[in-house]
Amino acid sequence: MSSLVAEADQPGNQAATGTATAADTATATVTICGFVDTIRRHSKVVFIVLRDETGAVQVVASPRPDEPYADQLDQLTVGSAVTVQGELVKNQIVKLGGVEIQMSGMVVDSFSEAQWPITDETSLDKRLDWRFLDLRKPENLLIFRAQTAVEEAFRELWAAEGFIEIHSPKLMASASETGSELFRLEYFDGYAYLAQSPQFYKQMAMAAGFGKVFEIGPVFRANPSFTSRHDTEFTSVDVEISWIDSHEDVMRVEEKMLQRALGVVKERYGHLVEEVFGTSITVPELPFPRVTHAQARKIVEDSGYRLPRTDGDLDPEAERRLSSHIADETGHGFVFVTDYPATLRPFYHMRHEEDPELTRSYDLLWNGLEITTGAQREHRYSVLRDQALAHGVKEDEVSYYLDFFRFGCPPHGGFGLGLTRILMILLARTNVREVTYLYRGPNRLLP
RNA sequence: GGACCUGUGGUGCAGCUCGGAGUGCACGCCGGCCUGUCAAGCCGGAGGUCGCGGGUUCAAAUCCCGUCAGGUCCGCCA
Repeated sequence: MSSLVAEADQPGNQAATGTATAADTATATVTICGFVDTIRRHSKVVFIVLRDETGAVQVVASPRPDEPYADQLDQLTVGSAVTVQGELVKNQIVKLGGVEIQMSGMVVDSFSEAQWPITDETSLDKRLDWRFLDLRKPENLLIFRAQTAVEEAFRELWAAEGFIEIHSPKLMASASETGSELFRLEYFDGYAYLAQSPQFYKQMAMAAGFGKVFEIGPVFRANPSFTSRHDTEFTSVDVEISWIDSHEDVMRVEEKMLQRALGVVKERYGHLVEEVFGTSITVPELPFPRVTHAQARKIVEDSGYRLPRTDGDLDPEAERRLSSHIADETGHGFVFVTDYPATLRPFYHMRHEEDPELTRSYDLLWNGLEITTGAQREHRYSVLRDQALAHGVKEDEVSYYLDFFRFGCPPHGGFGLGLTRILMILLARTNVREVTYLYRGPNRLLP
């Protein structure tokens, strides 16, 4: 059985090639499976467009009641899952790939209800209620093809550079960072918490001598954040590497990963992304621009924007202005903002030797959106312990973590990257919900 | 958590200021016509507790109060 389908609206697809070539010289009997995309009924001929994940093809049928498939055809509805047999013939009149299948038999594997609850015009929230129907649209498939390519590119690079993949637990006894955004759940006679980050466990891998690790996995944030770029569960791309000199080494790994991933997506789907989402993918040059947090503040203030926050950090508007400025100056969509004040960072970020008020840390902005936080970590036990206590962290809750640094630990650092935020910018979508397979937010646990 | 916005047939909207019979548009659905469409076309039809509750009024989708649901931005963050 073949799922070969001609492809007119997805020019990057290769499935059509073999089919059309075979039809050049002779017709071929084929069996294809797919969803009914459209039905156009005329008095003497019926056109059906079938679609599967490889593309779409037109099927021609006769509405005559003596056809073996007459009853099935009569009841056929858009969305139904069908298996069709017929002759594949080349026909230049057909706009969909120049080929069609002249139906000789059909089995409706599963009928669809005729009236769908969503259309192309339906609001995102309602489409998310019927995510499995929404995902049948080719443009949504493209999102997940792009996601697959991004992860594949990352993994290729990691494999080539000797990274170890880890799968850290998502059930934890206590907070890894602030504790304020943790989901608590019953755990036998007590409570457990869902991991908001693999932070401590990937650092443990450094103490374990793994050298370089990565993890692509879920993280949970109990923030009631009602924005287009937040969710309560999302996929985080985490990296941690040993024997670094500074956070600069971490940034070099990350920019290389992103350059590679964007290159792969552009090569594989660039034309399709441009056609479907109207955005062209720019493969960024190395190195990415870097500005310190203090420089970033000055740039934003010089643009005439008064920072609204009292703690001195950049608010979203400031981040957009900074990105815009960097893009104007350098043509680059990415910018590393480095050397954040210690007051804005978690206790485990290493501070500068010469200026302990500043950390060896960075955020990465892409088109004005924060997609990463990274840093060199404090690996010296007594310094780390002092910084934890100064931050008001309860020692008994992090003692297991502090233990990692009591028996020798290399200088190390890493970052966490929001996978859906990358896809959102990459594909010029306005909402992480669109690029998340099944979005989870304060108001959504279904489907 | 704060500010603002939106709830009207299956879907997307208009109607709301200035109250007057559930009025209208597009898509979808059902039926009919039509040898080739490809955003098919033409004709007909069904489908509604105007989110919910209360108030004002002779009369409320429309004005007022409350409530519920959702969205956008901010805060928080990736």
